[in-house]
Amino acid sequence: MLMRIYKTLFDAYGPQHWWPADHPEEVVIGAILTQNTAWTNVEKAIQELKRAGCLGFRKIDATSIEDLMQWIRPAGTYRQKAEYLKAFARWLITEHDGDLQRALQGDADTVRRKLLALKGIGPETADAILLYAGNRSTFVVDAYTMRVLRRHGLIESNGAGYESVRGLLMQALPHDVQLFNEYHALLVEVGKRHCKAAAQCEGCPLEHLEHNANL
DNA sequence: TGCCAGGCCGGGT
DNA sequence: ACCCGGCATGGC
Repeated sequence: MLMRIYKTLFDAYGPQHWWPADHPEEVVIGAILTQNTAWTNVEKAIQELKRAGCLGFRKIDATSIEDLMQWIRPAGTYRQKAEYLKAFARWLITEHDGDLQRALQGDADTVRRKLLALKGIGPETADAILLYAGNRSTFVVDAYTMRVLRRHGLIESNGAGYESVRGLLMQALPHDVQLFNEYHALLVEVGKRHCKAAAQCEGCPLEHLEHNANL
């Protein structure tokens, strides 16, 4: 069923070309900035960082947190996010000599736990970093994933925590970076278009599959 | 005009 | 192990 959903979405929307960033470090920055925030606001913040020449962790480490806060302000919760960016930069430099690719190599679970230990990096952000910055095969679960899977009866309406849903997906699907890349992006796309309110179900590529619009 | 967006933290049950 | 309030901007 999960593979069927994937094929249906891919046939409908095609490749999504995620993550929208020019550089792996920009992926991490975007992943932190987009927490509970519309991507359009993140784009403004990233433009500000670029304009300030601060779109990288060496620069973020070297700049003042006050300046950083002002640049990323459009992304919302800017005091916390500035602190998170600073923490990531410090960790990357002290533990991995500023080399992001090297930081994301090695045993995947070990790297994941190290990311989760950082302030501001929760499960979704950690998986987004692993998958989209590190090309590691992990599934990124987000609010849209939950809604779509609930709506199609693949998870319970409650009691479906992040780790259990991720486990379900990773146990049912082949561990392929490209598959996980597209799948998450496609779920976000169909979620935005069709999974906010029940009325949006009309015209959804998954409409003919079994589902409950009132979830 | 209020509600929400590609969550996470800290403190409380 | 869950549950909840707080964080904060810009768009509809």
